[in-house]
Amino acid sequence: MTTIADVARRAGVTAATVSNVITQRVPVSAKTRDRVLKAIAELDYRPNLVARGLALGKTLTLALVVPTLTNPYFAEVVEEVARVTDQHDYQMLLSMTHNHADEGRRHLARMASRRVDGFIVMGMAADTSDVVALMQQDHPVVVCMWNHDPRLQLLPVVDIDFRLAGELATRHLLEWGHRRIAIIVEEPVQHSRLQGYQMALLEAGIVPDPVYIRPGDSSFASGYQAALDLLALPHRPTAIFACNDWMALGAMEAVERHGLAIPGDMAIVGVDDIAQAAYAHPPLTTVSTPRREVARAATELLLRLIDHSEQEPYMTLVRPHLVVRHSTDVALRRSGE
Amino acid sequence: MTTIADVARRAGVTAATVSNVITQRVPVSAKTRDRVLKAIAELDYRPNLVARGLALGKTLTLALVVPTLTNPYFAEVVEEVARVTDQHDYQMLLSMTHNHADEGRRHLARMASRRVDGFIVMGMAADTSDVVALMQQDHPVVVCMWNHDPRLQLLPVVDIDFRLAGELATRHLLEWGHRRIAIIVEEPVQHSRLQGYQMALLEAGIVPDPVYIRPGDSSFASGYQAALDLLALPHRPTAIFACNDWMALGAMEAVERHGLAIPGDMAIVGVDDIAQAAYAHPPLTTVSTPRREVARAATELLLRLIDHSEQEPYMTLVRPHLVVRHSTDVALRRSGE
DNA sequence: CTGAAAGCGCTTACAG
DNA sequence: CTGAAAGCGCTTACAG
Repeated sequence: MTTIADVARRAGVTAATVSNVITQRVPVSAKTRDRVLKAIAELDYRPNLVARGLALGKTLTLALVVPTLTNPYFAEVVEEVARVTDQHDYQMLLSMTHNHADEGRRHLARMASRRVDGFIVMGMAADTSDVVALMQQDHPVVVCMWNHDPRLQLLPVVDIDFRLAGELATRHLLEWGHRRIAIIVEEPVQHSRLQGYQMALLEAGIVPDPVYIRPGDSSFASGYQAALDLLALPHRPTAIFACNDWMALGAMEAVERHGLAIPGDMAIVGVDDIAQAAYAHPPLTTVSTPRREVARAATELLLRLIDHSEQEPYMTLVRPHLVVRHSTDVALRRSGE
Repeated sequence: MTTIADVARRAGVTAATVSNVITQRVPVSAKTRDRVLKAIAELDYRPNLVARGLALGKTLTLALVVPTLTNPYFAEVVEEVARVTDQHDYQMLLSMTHNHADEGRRHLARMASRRVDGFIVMGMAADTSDVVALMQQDHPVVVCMWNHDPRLQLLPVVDIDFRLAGELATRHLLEWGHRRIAIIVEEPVQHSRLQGYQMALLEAGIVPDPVYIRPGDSSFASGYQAALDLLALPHRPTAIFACNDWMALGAMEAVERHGLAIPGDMAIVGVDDIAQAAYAHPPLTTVSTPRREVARAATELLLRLIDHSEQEPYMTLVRPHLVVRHSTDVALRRSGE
């Protein structure tokens, strides 16, 4: 690898001058600048960013920590973070924790050792206390799509208003006349959606029935299974609110295999509006969560924190909106059942 | 940030000794080792990996370059690379090029400047010549899931035998009696699958008809559209081989909306065996491509290249296998049409 | 076993 | 405008 010293030698100057030409921090005479640029080109010199990082105390690298990429939701978010990161000439160190606290701690520590300039931690990929500790060691951190946690007040968070998402979905079903509305929810990450669901029901004078609250893990398979369980109930619900689209699609599959019609016998709503929702069978009504916007906002905030080292805590909530399609747009077939 | 000098001072030794304790490269007396470890713990010292990287000339970082994460195929591959990377105490710098050659070149250059220890380039995310150039500058590189390209002989490649995938899918349809078999294919990345398709047809004495060869871009939507075009043909095919599952699922949707039965009126085969394939409507017959195995093989090969700096070119082909489900398992309903 | 010195490849005041 | 020197935080021979 050719170094700045090689370039200096060839251009007949000193390394400091080469550095000045490259960084443009200090004026250099046109003549020597040309000589230096020529030498750089001839030697195909590429500055060693590791050395620069050590000298400058910054690495132009962000750490992004997510639970998994298997969930397309995070895949999209990572894409967007990478896009913004790239625009700002930063690079992205990515790691997945699979929601395992130990992994999260280990990854955060290692990335801190690598002296990344800042962290974005998504979807509760690590323990809140570990993230707070990171911030207390003066690392810029932005937390994105987290759960409500009192300790979060200490650090900047960018999130989607998921409680509103739960309300929008549930109110929509209530408007179509449903009273027995089930929910499939992954705790604790989707707790706000559950809260929204409960609030909307209470608003309508309905006391949430625990038997209609089913656990999932956000996968297609878990939605499928939860729906099967709901269908086996003596007094089965007439509508299902699945807290993400994958579970909603899984639930649809289960309902159809059971020989029931959607939405005639069972209305279904999801959350996210993933690409497949529009092509589902029938097209899925869902609450769209503007994930790219959230990712962008989080990244830009982090970049600002790094540059200006502002210290105030933030809370940015992006509003979701309902996308009505055909999985809900028919009134109950047998309203008396 | 506390440095090795702080630790040394506190332990009453020199930085070299602290380093020796940490790296265990040189024996240190138990007594001073304990003092050093105590100081490390008290100061919560974390070695600066940037400085170590500069001193050692290695960064314990791999670069992974993929086209996109939107395709769950790559999402899974990235997960697996990250897993293996992590196991070996490496980290992963990720970038996406969206199959844009300029982006690829730019990202590779930047990552080289960052002195990553090696590169995995996936799915033709960059121009072959740029990757070859990288290797010629002595960067360890492994190429994964590439297209056949004569220049590839220069570098190690790990791939799935996609031509075999095309043959398996097509032969399967031929066995069920289909003669008018269409293909939806993204060129040039899926060219081998097309070759396999053509070979299987010729083997069966059928001359591939260009009108049955339709372009796609690997997305659900493109499969949907291509199937629509095929259905509009005066002499429409009785089977569709979609070169990935997403296009197959899109094609299924189009066929069903058209009012035709699967597989009675139209058999459909995909490639990949993504999670959704088994839950499709009907469950999708597909050629499973062991993507995690490929990702793991590529990462481990790269790690070996970094350690031993072997120079021989490699070619590793992983065999795919057919997964028969219900989207093909009925003979033609109207064999005379 | 431990310390003093030099080096990794940059950048940054400070002189001149 | 340019050079000499010191420093970023480590590691690695080499002495002792």
